[in-house]
Amino acid sequence: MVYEKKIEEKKLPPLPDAVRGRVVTRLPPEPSGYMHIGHAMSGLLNYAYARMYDGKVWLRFEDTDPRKVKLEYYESFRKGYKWLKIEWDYEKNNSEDIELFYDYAEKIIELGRAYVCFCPHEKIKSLRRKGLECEHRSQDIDENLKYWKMMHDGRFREGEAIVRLIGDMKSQNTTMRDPAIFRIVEHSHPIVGARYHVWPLYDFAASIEDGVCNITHILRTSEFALRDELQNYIRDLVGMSNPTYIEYSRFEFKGTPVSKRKLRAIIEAGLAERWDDPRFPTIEGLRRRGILPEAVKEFTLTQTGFSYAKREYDWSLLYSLNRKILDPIARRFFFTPSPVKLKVEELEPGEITIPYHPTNSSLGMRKICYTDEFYISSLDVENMKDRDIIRLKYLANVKIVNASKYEVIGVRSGGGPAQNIPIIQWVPLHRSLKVKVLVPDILYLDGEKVNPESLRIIEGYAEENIVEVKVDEIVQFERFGFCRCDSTIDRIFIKTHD
RNA sequence: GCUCCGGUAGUAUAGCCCGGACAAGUAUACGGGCCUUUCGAGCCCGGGACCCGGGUUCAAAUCCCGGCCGGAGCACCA
Repeated sequence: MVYEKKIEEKKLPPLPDAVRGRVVTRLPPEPSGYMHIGHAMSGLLNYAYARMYDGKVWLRFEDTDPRKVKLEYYESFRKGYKWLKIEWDYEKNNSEDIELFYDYAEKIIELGRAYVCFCPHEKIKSLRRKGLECEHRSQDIDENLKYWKMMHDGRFREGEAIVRLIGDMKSQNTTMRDPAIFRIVEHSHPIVGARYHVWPLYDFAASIEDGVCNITHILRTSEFALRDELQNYIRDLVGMSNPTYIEYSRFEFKGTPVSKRKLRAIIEAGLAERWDDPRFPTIEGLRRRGILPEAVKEFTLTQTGFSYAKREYDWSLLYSLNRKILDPIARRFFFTPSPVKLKVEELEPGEITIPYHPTNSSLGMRKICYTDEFYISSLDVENMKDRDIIRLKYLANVKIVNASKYEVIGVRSGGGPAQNIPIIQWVPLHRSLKVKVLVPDILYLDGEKVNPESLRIIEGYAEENIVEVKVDEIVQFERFGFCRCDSTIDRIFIKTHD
């Protein structure tokens, strides 16, 4: 709660041409893959600005390629936006408005500003490159109207005819060289089925929709920059007003590809099993790893800008924010990775009651029963020498009698915590639970090389109290790191970060 | 190849439009110290950058030109 407020106060630069109460932004996902952090950051920005100016937000699925879109992805986005606490005011799919697109297309053909082109793909490509017009461009309006009708009547097969806008074949901006605005697709669409086979292309659908939704501001990545002119031109033809564009460069997180293609390749290579792999920048991956939506939000609002330069974020930037949110609320537990047995002579069995958090007392207390036998981490054993004194945190000091890789023998020693005594975590031998911790790391080292240790599995023992931890709770295993409980049945945790 | 756009510490950014108080701010990472019954958090200190070369100017991170490097686009995808 307190944290929410803090983020809201963070300032975003003012939005150009923004009028309070009149701003309308949009979330325009293409439901052809799982939502990832790039969508999240773009969504957060569009949403934050709408909020900042008391405006409205549209969730509009850009689903005009029947071959690419799948039902499950629509839901992935809705879920993802909800997770980020993005609230949208309206929702629609572009595929619902096909008839509307037809009406506008007809209007444009009647205006003499579009034509039906029968050139083969390759020819279009090469003429466009040369800046030359083709013979179909000079067909008269009635001819074009006739062909347009024929397209709908199924008189042409996929690839045989397209509708092109009359732009400027000599334009420096190649998107203006008579772009295709409709094509024939012989493939059923997951939402509207096989009802249509003439489908609008992106620029047409998006510009008309942005017009009818009264979008005032578009915040998007820079690969769309060249399309501003085209999209404005389309709206000008049909008498709609244009939005203000704010574009910024794409980004990546170091060692972590975001593109569907690359992620799929990783899955196909057997390096990962699913799209919610904790090493992936998908929303589900981040969530499983223990990244909080508030951290993604704060990261977006405070650590990024609208630069056009190429960016490669270091994960530590996000982790640090996440840790600051987690630290005051995560319960502490003892966990001993790669455990080694410790016997403490002269220690009477007993029970101690210790806090779940060093300062946040609202998290309560836990009890641990112990005997004279424990597990401790081999990482701590490595540094031990005979006669050293160590402290089992909250419990007792122990003088090491015999430290070996396999078993450590010590004897109870008096006193409490002190300056030069290392304090380590421990687990009672007879009352411990075996747990597995998945430790995700970056997928690629120096750009291209696959990281062989991108997902290590660490086994160890945790104190019995972890049975209270439910799936999704993020705890801190002391001196190990923050971990999210992924499965209570198999006792699997995923390390979030240190 | 063509067109457009960028280049501030390891990383991400502020500053650039409207040149001067910028011997460049912040976050993160790193090093040191303090604190702490965690190697977490917190506190303090430290090193670390204006891509290069010219020009304009009393004055350039900021304006201009050239170079180098990087990114994006050049679909019947979005």
